[in-house]
This record gives sequence, structure tokens and C-alpha cells, in this order.
Amino acid sequence: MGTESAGSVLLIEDHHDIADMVCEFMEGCHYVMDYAADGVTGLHLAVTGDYDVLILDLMLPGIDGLQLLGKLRNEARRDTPILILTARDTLDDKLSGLATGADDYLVKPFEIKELEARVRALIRRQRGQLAPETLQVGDLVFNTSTMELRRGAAAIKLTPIGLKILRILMQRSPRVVSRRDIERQIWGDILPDSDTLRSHMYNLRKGIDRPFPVQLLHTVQNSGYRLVAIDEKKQRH
Amino acid sequence: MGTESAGSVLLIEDHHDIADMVCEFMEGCHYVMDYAADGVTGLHLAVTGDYDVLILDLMLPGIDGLQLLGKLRNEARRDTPILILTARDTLDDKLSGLATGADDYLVKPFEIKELEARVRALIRRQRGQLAPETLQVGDLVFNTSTMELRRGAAAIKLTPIGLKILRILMQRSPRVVSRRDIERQIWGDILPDSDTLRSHMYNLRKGIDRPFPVQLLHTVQNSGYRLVAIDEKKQRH
DNA sequence: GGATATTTTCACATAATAATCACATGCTGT
DNA sequence: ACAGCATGTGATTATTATGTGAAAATATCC
Repeated sequence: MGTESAGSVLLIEDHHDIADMVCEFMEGCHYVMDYAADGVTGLHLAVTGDYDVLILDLMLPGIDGLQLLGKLRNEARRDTPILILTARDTLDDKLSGLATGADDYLVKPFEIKELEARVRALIRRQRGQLAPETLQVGDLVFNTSTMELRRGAAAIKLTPIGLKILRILMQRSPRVVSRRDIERQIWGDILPDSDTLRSHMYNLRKGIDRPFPVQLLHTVQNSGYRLVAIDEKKQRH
Repeated sequence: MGTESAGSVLLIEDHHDIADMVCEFMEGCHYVMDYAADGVTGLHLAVTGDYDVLILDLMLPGIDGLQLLGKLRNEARRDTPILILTARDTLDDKLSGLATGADDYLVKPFEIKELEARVRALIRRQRGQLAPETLQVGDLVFNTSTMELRRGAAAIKLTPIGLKILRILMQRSPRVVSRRDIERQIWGDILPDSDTLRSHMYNLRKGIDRPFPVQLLHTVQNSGYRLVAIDEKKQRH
């Protein structure tokens, strides 16, 4: 069952030999390939279909590749990521291709592996798979891009510093994070006079743990704190 | 008015001559540039700062560029678009760079204009500027080509800056947009002396929220603002 | 050039958050 | 059991962030 698709790709290219080679290789990498040999067909497919990425040759029978690109972006208003793959290698070609709305530009002759790597990068970004915007520990979910925090169904409100501390703990979970580490990340080198962190940890715990039956935030004497879902019933030194 | 920023870019590069050249050119194109000459500084800036794009050299004093990239993606979990700019030109270098999480890879020596075009493409995609002409959040609809704005049946009139801010917030909805981010997109790096944004946010809120029962514009202390329709039901504290 | 619209600046109000403190509780090794 | 330190608890105070509204400065339009 390992045959999940790596993504669907439309290749618009009039050289059959190159097209075949690309399709074959990409299919070997689990992409679902579609193929158009001329601009009109290509544009039509690009508008109607739902591809993760387009690979576009610039010199096509029918419509010129740049025109196609322009139409797709400005008229059809599709924002499918586009990689231009062409023999045109002058600076101006690259500039106008990227300016018209392409996301990447690769010059022939090219390494097929590089093509695949660039396509993968485009898909990865499109899907937002780079850095998941949510951190999760147990049933605690922190969406760092909306700053929403919830445990199970309940929304939780924390203060800015509380959130910062929580983020650090979630990032390092299930490891122990030392007080000093937290302090340094929050305040840098000039720490407050008093042991403020204690209060913050108290309030953090009040927010994320007190209303719930299972504790996530654990104190490790003399070491620091750790955020973890599992119980330590097994721990019995 | 006039000096809108094209985006903020962090350049991590240990060759001062290249760095100077790049910064100078990019600033000429209205980018706000920041610069780190070694890996540690670069990583720190990348994690704490809030850039539209990173340009990363692979051979750095301190941390290796690939390590930096990995840490940024996997530990700090930042998804800032990254363009690798390096003299390493083997296929394997490119593959591992892209695989580790880079979005683009440009080999030295390079054309500065191509670098700029690629950076621009990354920012364009990140900001979703190919977005549909009508933006919608809840019952708030903004037609960006006619500049018409309405909430439900009611037409709303805003000032130019108000509209710009609103557009930024709508494009990124439901995400939090930091004040700094908004300020940079409106004023570039020469900000007004006073905290003008506050007034604008006040007026924006007056325009789009005050006459209506459901709030769309939410303040997130110490982070920024976000525009969302759905609201937090029950909160605990 | 004067009317109009927009932006910036300011002063003050309010809300939210952080620092500090005093005391309570709990753990650790002898 | 005890001393000594580490951490929890919660209230109080200080500080900071943001909201509010108007007035001054600036740009824009005819």
C-alpha cells in the first residue's frame, strides 16, 4: 500500500522524447503525470484540471509558453505552481518567465533528478508541508500561525509569555527543558530580578492542565519541565 | 507616499563583497535587507525575525548552511521560503539542498537580476498575490479589481491605507499578521515616527466591525491582528 | 489656491500582562 | 525527623500594550 501519489503534474512539452523520459521518471517517483503536446491542449487541461504543478516548455506549437502562462494567471486566475523547463537560457528569458508568474525556471539540458527535486519543493510548499503550523502534545493543539490554542474541544487563552513558554515546551516535547533554557529564550541575557518564571509556570499549568483530568506539564526537580501526555507509571527507578 | 516595501529579506552570507553587492541591489528594488555573516547569527535572526525570504549561502563559518536549514525547518519549525545561493554546483548538492527544505537553488556565479526575480517569485507565492480578485472573510467581501467593499448588503468606505491593511489581513486570514509585517508592507522600512498603525487599526475596525454584531478583526496581544469570522465560543482562564 | 480627503501625531483611557513578594508545600539526603 | 533548598500558590503592584478620539499636518483634487 505504499503507492500514495507524490502529486499530480501536468507536463506541457512538444518534444515527445523529452516528454516520455520525464513522464517515465516522474511516474517512477509516484507522481501522477498528465501530458499535453501543444499549447492549446495544455492551457485547457491546466484550466480545467486540478494539478499540483505544471511543467511548461516555452516553445510550443499553437500558443507560446509565456502567453499561456499569462492567460492562466491573469485570465483564468489559476495559481497552480509552474516550473518553466526550456532551452531558452538567456537572462531575459528567465526574467520574463519568472515575472509573468512562473515559480521556477530550469534550463535544458537538465538533470531529471533536479527537475524532480524542484517539483517536489513546489508541491511541498503548496501543501504547506514544510513546517506544520500546528504543534501537538497529547490532546493539546497549538496553531502557531493563528495563535489558537485548544485542548480537545476547549479553546484556551494564555498570555503572550505563557504562549512562548508553551511553544518551547511543545517543540522540545517530550524532552525536559531546563529553567535556564526557558529563561534565556524568553528574556535573553538580562533576566528579571525575581524568579518570575515560577509564576509563569504556575499560570501556564493553571491554563492547560488544571481544568483537565490528565496532566501534561510535569516538573522534574532540579532539571526543569517537560510536556508529555503519557503517565509515568512505569517509572520506578 | 511611495516607498512601499517589496519584502524583507535576510541574507546569510560570509563574503562581504557579495553580501554588499546583493544588499545594495536589492535595496534598490525596495526590499528591506538584513544581513548575517555567520551561521549562528543567521539562524538566530531567522528564528526571531520575521522575514519574507531567506537567502542562504551553504559554506558558512559556525554552522554549515544545510544544518542551519534543517534546524530552522525541523526544530524551530519556521517555513520562511529559502533560496540557497552557493558555489556548490554538483547535482547532489542541489538535491540535498532542496530535499532539506530549500525552495530554490541558485549557483554562483549568478546574475543579480535573476536572484531578484527568484526572490520576487517566492514572495509572490508566499503572499498569495495571484489570489482571486475577490477576497472574502465571513460576510465581508472585497473586490480587489473594482475596490468595492461590502459587508453583507452594506457598502463600506475606507481610506486607501485602510484598504491596504484590510487586503493584507484578508489575504492571510485566518492567520495572525504581525504589526511589523503590516507596517513594512505599508511603509517599507521608513516608518512614521508615531505608532500610526494603531490609529489605522482603530479606524479600520470602526469601518468593518463597529456597525455589525459579529467581530471580524481580532487583536492578538503581542503578536498582531487577525481577521476571522468564526469566534472562540467558550474560553477558560 | 481653496476645499476636501487622508494621514500623522498626540494625549488620555482602559485593558491586559508581567514582576514581585510572602507564604505554603514538597522533596532530598543525612 | 530534620534542615535546607526547590517549587507551588495566589494576591498585589507595576508596567506595557492597545483602544479612543480629536486636532494638526499633509496630500490630493478641482
